[in-house]
Amino acid sequence: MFHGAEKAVEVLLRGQESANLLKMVLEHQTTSSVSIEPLFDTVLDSFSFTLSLFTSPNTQPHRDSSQSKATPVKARKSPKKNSSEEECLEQYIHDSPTPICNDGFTWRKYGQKKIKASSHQRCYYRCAYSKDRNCNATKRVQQIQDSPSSVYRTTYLGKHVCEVNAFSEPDDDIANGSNMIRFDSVDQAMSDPVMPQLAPVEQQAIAIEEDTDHIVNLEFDVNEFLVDDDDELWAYQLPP
DNA sequence: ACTATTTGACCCGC
DNA sequence: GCGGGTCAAATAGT
Repeated sequence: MFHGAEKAVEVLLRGQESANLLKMVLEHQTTSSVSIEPLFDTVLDSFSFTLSLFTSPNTQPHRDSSQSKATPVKARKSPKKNSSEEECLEQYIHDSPTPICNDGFTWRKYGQKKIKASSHQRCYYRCAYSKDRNCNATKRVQQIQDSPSSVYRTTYLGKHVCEVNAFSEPDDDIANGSNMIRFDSVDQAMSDPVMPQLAPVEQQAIAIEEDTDHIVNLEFDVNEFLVDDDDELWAYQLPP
């Protein structure tokens, strides 16, 4: 493979994931409070970046700076949490008929637990770079529904501080010894080995939780971990 | 041999 | 004491 192909694949996978999420958001517009523009941007960025590899290496990814970025929608938290906790703890919930395999981050499983209120186990992942880059982002994946169609709930906790380097040059990763974890090795235990394709719309059921009373509307809070705050643009953006 | 995953133990808040 | 989250030794995979 040519130089950068692996990165391009990752970006394309991310774009594909965004397209899937965009479809879901569009399908459930009535229950989603998330702007779709950032999702479009994400998809377009993936194309732009990949094309740039074949054309000019200086081509910048699509990004209309005049556009306002979507304000991240934070998931509801327990009212018992104080404000300082609310500021530092970010939580995003996403339901999908298949576990999210390519959310652009590298995860390492560190636990699995049987949840009392559910017949399915909950899997715990933390950022693979948690030690190297002091990234405290974690996610939990749990099947919350299996009939009539399966629904997996992915809850993202914490903020990635490793994003800028997530798609860094392979040499960089070698240099800091953090490239030992393959991207696709983490989620295989939870999902099909093949890339998730666009799921049938009828399978994309909106899960109304029986065991979580604080989640009223399903909010596709995908923008935050796809297009983060202003200082955390796409991970493939070159560092200054 | 090395790394990722598994899984029971442990910790902690309620 | 219970339930959920994390740790870490054992195990599996390469």
